[in-house]
Amino acid sequence: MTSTASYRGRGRPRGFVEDEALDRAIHVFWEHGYEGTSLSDLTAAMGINKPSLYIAFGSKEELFKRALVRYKDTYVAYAAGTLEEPTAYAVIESYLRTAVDALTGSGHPPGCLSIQGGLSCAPSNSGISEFLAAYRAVFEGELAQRLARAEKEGDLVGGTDTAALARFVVTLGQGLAVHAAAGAGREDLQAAVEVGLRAIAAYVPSGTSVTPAAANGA
Amino acid sequence: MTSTASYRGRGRPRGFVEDEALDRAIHVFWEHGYEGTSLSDLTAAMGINKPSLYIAFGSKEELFKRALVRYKDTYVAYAAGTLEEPTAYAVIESYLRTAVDALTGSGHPPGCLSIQGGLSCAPSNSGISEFLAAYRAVFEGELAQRLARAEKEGDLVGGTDTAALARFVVTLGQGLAVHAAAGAGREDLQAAVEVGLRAIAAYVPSGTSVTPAAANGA
DNA sequence: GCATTTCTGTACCGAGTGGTAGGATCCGCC
DNA sequence: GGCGGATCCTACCACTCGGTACAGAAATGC
Repeated sequence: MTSTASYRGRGRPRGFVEDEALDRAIHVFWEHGYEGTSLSDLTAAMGINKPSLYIAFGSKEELFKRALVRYKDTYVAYAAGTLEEPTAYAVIESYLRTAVDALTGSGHPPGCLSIQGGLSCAPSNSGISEFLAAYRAVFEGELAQRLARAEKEGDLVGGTDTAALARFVVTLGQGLAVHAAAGAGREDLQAAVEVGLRAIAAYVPSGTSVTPAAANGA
Repeated sequence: MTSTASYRGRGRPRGFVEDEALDRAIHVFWEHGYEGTSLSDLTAAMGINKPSLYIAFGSKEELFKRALVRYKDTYVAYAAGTLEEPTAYAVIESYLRTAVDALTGSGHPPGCLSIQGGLSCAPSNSGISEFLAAYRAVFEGELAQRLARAEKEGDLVGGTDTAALARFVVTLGQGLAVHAAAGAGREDLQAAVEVGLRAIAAYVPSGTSVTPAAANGA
């Protein structure tokens, strides 16, 4: 229905692949933010012209929202995966470590679109910052739920404020994103994560396995 | 020299107080970011018109930079003060707690100007985001120095990676700012800080006093 | 072939951007 | 009072913004 596939209709076919153009848009928004990106920047990067953009995506704002959705499904897919880890500690550790890799990975701008996109905007664009804030809140909620389950399952000490723990983790993650956007390297961020994980260890019942060394694997 | 005081010169006197106008500018930039703020927004908030603004501050960009300097000297003066605390733990605890208060205080927009101002900008405004990043790096450096001193003085366990510790603290602080900008309340942020302080405790030699109260019991 | 349908390209729209010119206005000094 | 000097206000500048009208181009269906 959303015609992401190559629909062979009756008229002249599109000269571009929608998801491909969307990926280009993601990169521009990611690097320069919503307000720092003009339609000219977008059309130049996407390789299409304004009427085509408008027909395909509706408006700059709708394009941004669709870009964010795709961003989530591609660049941030790892986050959902981390929730599947067996224990609370493993979830948090996995999330923070993969976040660092994602924030500083090559092939895309550093940092996180959901923050760089528009932490604060002009009044006329306030919908953007609200949309982004709501988006960020979703993962925090999912993580809080996951940690609440973990507390019931006994791999967090009883009585742990799981909401606070989740908030701490995403807060640290967002701080990492800010740092990454400013050019901090992977090692720098990993070092901060190691410190943060020390805090988590305090909420893990003694006896539960906490990955022993810092960054190395099993 | 900078004529911040009311200089009685030979010509017509100014119809506004410079620092007062600067404070208004700070608030607008703080809430909407550099690119989300137009000259019209500024003149309306500052109560002066464009030529006066231009004569007094040079340009939008110079106004922003002067606003950031004043912001640092007023709204973020607490940060420098926290470095005077006697121990590393006290420094970090004081910084994070006062940061939460500052980020969610009344009488000004939530969050932090140095982040909301322009985490990422259009290419033509890249100087702004770089300027902000450099500004943020200053405090991280000061904190790292302070913690290095603390390690020598023995109130951090020997061999502590003080740079990583400093980076963790400011990373958490920046995450708090992102959350605050999105509307998180004081209690929410404090809860995250409590978790973070657990990590710090791991770097404090046993016997050193760690403020007991806060969130945990003993 | 030809009508139909859809997309592409150019050229344009009103509104708003950051920034400025020039004159009116108000002041201290003489 | 008159002069020189600094500020304030109106109106405007070239430019870019997001968004669109319209005609030409390329495909399908008959």
